[in-house]
Amino acid sequence: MKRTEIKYLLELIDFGKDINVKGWVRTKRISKNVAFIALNDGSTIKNVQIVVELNKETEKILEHIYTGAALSVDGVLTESLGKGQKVEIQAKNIVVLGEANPEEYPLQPKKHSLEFLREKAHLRYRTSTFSAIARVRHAMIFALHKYFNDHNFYNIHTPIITGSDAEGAGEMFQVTTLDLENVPKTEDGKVDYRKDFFGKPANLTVSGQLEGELAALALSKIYTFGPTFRAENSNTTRHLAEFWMIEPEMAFYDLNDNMDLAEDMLKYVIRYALDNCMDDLLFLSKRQQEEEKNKKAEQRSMELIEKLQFVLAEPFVRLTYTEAIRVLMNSKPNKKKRFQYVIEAWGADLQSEHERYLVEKHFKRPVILTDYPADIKAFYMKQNDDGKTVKAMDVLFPQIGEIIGGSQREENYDKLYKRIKELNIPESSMWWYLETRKFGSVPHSGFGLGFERLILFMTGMTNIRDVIPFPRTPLNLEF
RNA sequence: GCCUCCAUAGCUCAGUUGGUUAGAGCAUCUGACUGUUAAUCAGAGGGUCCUAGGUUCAAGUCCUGGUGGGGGCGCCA
Repeated sequence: MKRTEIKYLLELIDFGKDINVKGWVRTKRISKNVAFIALNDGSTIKNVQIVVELNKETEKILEHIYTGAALSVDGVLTESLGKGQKVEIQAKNIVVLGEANPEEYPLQPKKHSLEFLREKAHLRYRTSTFSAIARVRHAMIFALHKYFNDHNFYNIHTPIITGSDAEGAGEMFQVTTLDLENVPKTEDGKVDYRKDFFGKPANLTVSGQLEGELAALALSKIYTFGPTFRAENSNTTRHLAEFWMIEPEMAFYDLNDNMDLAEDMLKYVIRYALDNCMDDLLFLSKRQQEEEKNKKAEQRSMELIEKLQFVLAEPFVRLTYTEAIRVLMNSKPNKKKRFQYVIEAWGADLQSEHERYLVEKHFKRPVILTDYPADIKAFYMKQNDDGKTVKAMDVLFPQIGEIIGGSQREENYDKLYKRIKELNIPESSMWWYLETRKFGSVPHSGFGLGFERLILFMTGMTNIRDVIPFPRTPLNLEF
């Protein structure tokens, strides 16, 4: 018999029909005459209830069925006699596909801590929380591709291994086939990279932006969606050494067009989740409220669905760095020196406490900050006429902080060249990038969206290690 | 990289000022129960108190190192 996935099975109404269902046992309950098995196959957060009449034969099979076991069940679709579900399966034949010894299987029908599950990352998708996150994550991947496809963007695969060591976004992981026990040296004692695989040093990419710009200056609108690697020793709940980034890049877009796109894209994918993932979002909402029930009222998060709808309802606040500094300098925590870093003058880099104040306390909605001082931003950002600021934009979300960083790019060859020289970036690694400003250069813009940070926001999770299947962080490479 | 907190049964945790045989709920096992919803009820088994030293008549409890983990900050997405 062909298997029916639980997601579809629960919608069926043709009672009396023979059906096959396969999945993993969540709980087993045995009474005097009948046993109930809650079976989940991951197609939905919901379980299907398998009803087993007790007799000598079924009692023998039930001895092998515990939480975590994999079953194939043939039975009859029936209207449920019990409360809590509309349909259930009256089992005719149960095959145990894979047992799960209860003395060894670590997951129990109870709440586990996220820390414990992180150490059982190979099994954690069998929990409701992690399967819900996985489904929401998938929906967000799909929605992002759909959004860009529907808006005439082309997806570009930018390289994962790069010869450029100056992408300007952070520390890089080196890629080499040299024998580290016996590194070939040049006459003056340095590593002889001519003997390495590429004949020169190679790294894992920290951003596909520079290559994305090349494509945008031919295809008009492109986006990348790929893995990104940062070798920074960051130990926080919002950083990974390997994460996924979406980087659209658009010719003929100025900073305002860029902001419009970022806001529209974020609202589209949030709406997509509300339209397509409600079961999972409701579960995640309950989970979050359960988690926070011991917190004081003012420290609790807004309910998840309400929070997502709230972001859709209002336009994001847009203000310049200069205006933000004014707001912060006039703010209570700054005047009373409650900030760890008190803002004293224009030019200060904003810390996460300042970003959170603007988003969570002052404006109480997402904020796009623009026109930052050139000194605290990357070399490729378009310089403003004031000679001090650049056309940068950061989208700040409550709890997450910076979810998007982007800018209008400097399209003027001389200005870009001067900036590269000022920052001592080797011209030899940038010649191809500079050539785009030499031939048919046009104003263009783009941004990077940290995908896992978006998933944090969508799921109400608080640690980025819980929204990616296999988190890579300093000193952590078990799975 | 900096600061801070934690480690007790398979899991979540309690364990008073250092003091006899280290406890609870869930899980497991046995039994009861008219169809249960993380079922319920009764009972049983289950411990290298992370690890190595130290202080003390006495250490789960105090001190030092190590290991593992959480949180905050910086860097950023």
